[in-house]
Amino acid sequence: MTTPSAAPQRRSPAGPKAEQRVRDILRVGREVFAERGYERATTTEIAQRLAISEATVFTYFRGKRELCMRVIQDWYDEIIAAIESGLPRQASVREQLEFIVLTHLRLFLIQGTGLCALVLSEGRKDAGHGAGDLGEGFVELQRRYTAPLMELLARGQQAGEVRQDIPLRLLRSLVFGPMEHMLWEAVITGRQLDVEASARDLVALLWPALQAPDEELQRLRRLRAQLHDALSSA
Amino acid sequence: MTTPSAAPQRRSPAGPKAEQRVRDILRVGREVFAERGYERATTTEIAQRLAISEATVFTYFRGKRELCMRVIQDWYDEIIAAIESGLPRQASVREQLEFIVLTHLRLFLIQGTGLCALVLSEGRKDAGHGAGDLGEGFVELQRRYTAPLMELLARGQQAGEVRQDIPLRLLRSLVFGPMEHMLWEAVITGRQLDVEASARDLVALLWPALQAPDEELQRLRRLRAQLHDALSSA
Amino acid sequence: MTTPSAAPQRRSPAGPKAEQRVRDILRVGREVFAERGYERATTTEIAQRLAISEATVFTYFRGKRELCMRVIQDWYDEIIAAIESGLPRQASVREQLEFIVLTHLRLFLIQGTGLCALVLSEGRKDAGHGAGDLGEGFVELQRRYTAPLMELLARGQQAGEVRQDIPLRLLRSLVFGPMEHMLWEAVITGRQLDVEASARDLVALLWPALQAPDEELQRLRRLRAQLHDALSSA
Amino acid sequence: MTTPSAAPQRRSPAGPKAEQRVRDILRVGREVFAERGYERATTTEIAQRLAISEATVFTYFRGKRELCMRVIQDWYDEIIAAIESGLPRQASVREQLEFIVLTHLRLFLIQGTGLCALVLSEGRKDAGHGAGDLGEGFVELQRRYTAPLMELLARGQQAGEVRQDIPLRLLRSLVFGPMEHMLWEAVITGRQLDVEASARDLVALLWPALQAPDEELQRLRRLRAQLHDALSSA
DNA sequence: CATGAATGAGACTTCATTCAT
DNA sequence: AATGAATGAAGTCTCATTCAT
Repeated sequence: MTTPSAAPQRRSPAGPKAEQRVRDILRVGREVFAERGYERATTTEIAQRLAISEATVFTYFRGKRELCMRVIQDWYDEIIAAIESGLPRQASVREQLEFIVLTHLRLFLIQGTGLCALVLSEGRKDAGHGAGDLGEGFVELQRRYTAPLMELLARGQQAGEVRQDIPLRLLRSLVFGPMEHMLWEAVITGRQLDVEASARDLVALLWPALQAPDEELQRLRRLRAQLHDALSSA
Repeated sequence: MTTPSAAPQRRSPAGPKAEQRVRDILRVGREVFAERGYERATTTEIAQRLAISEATVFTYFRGKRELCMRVIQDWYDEIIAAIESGLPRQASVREQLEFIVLTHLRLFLIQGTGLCALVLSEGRKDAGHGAGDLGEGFVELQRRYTAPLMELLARGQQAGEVRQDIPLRLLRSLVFGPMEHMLWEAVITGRQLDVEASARDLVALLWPALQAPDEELQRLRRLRAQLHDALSSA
Repeated sequence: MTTPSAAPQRRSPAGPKAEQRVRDILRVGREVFAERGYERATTTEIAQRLAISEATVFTYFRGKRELCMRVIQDWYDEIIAAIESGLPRQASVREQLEFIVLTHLRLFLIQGTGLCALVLSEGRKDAGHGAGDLGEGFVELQRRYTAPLMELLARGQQAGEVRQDIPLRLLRSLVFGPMEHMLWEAVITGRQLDVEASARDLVALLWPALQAPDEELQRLRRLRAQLHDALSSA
Repeated sequence: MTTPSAAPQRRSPAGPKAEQRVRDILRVGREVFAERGYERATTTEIAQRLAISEATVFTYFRGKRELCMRVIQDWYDEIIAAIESGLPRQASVREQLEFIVLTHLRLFLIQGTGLCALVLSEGRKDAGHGAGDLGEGFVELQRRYTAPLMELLARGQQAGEVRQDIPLRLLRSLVFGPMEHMLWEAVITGRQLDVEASARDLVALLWPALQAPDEELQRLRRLRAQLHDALSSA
């Protein structure tokens, strides 16, 4: 979808054919960056896969870094669009949450694990080890990227379905964190992931944690714990 | 006829001064790899920071890759040791969980976020984009690294304190996932993280999810009733 | 999931100017490898002699080894072509032999002694001490290289002009061996070699050995030897 | 055997233990140089095989080059000694020739192919590609090395058993050339070589070539006729 | 516009050699 | 006498990037 029109690329030629070129390069660039990561991806390989000259890549993009930025932006845009357009806003909060989780897992797995890694590895200002300046407009992208979930959680809180005593930020980590961890695991171990089952399981697991703690339940659990301790020390 | 003969291998010195050198290089290597990631880290920089010749680095380590491996191993060893030695095995499952989470957050933040990224980015077989062969003995390290948590969760399951209807693997993602996500967030945004508060909050948030849902309440109520009866008849 | 994807390979350009470059590099590469041998030849020197950047060399050849391989191949091709095209197939076996010897000596001496050494030193599978893998397609080159002589000898055998009681392999050594030895000697001592005279002499020397041993001659020689012995002991 | 006492090595310590050290290093140095060639041989490997420090090698030899020189010298000395001491000076020229050829083949094959290559590749002044200055006293070594054969051929010429119309130098090439060619072939192809059979065959093949051609037959017949006459009138 | 061609800068790595102990 | 330790110098190779055509 439309990126919020960043600074106009001086290099980019205009015209319909040019736009197709840009799209091609972005498409293949995404592949290569996803497969190899920022450092190991080469402009050479991108050009070769398109059967164009290396120099042509530089006709449309100021450099490797810029291309990578655009690749990541495009990818973000797609995810954001997929979620924003598909979100069943009429359904229950839980169902919407499941949609979000499922969509993420799906998009990540289709071609995204590499890009996910790319973003995680390269996409930050200068802390950690990354492409450095690569992440200039990143905070904003991150914000928009997590916006649907944040809004959903906020709505849930207002409806009393989501606990209000925990900062949203932490709740977000609670949702995205395990998701990414599962993805990494899938990538590392090479095991296939049943996306739908995983999404269902994960939400089932998270749901109780997102809800207001039932006071009676808490008290009872404390009681049980005390008994346990008492027994073991008797 | 000429003997075939294997390739000769340069071995690292073994004296007492040598050990110090190895430690120094590992220390600085850790810094540099953490700051820059595998690809951007250079042996030149490591040597410069130690004010030694680049060749000296290669006297003690066979190559960049091996050095990086050792750096990661050392780091894993530290975390594993810190957790294994400090874990309050007498305390409740929940307290032990809190210890594990807290220790992880702390060690990661002290100097570890970069290393965490390093491991995540480079430490996998060949899937995703990584240093490839770098992660040969990595599966084992990962296993030992997550072992304390896994054992704790298993004990919790046996004691009835942790739900048994979810595979341990998923529970592990539920714990490590948000932790890592929080760390990434801290790194990306550059915001400081109150480690102890975060650990407490996170565990508070996770705890309900780790416990049996639904019928738990029923069982607890039965338990309370039985206690009531027992007490009144005692 | 991320595609496995093969390693990308830089390909050498293919334009008309590129071909000239390739020829230039091969020409100078031949010089340098011939002068210095494989190990002592440096890509730096090759580049410098051409007044081009070292990187340019690697634009056209994957590496030092490949360049060297190509140099040797080209040289072989030249020799093979020179012999195949110039061989006076109508002339007598002896004249053809002289042509082969002469052509070899000439080509070797023009610029070839170094290359001869290069091939002898580096061009073998892994036996002896050599560049090892350098000689992959070498056996074939060797075969083609010695083919004209082999065929000539075979024809000579059929025509009854060359003795048939000795394996061709040994006859080949008998021809090439002294030739190479003479060349080495010329190189080592630095003495000039009168190529044509040497070729003539050598063939004159070899020719009797290549022919069927005349029985009477043999018997007479034995007689003379016996006389000699008898005289000296009398 | 005793080298004609070259310039005294400043570095070499004296004493019986030192002499043993020198012998050890020369022994292992010979192995390594033979296996790897000059460039690929490393002082590291030589030291490692002896389980001594690399620095120790430099205590006894001024450098890699000098060590290599000494290795080659020693080897020459051995061959020269073997031939000079074993040569059956009473036997016929042909038998002596066979002894020389056989001894060469044998010594070369035992451990010498590598060294042979070393000498051929590295042992020349500066022509060809070699260790350059490595061959300072080489011409002399070469002379002594080929001396037995040269003398034998000269004696043969005087006795009328070896043709006199060809310079000795060329005859030498005729003997050593095929020998070395056969050895190379054996090394390259890895095929085993039946040393004794090869020596016999080769000499059988060479012998006619070493003898006078053409009119020889005439002379021999005259000789036979004269003998006939002499006998009948005696 | 596309590209063929070239390259500067820099990476990792090897090894003979030195020197204080 | 022996060596542990260190290193200068050099080599091969990679890649993003530029520029004339």
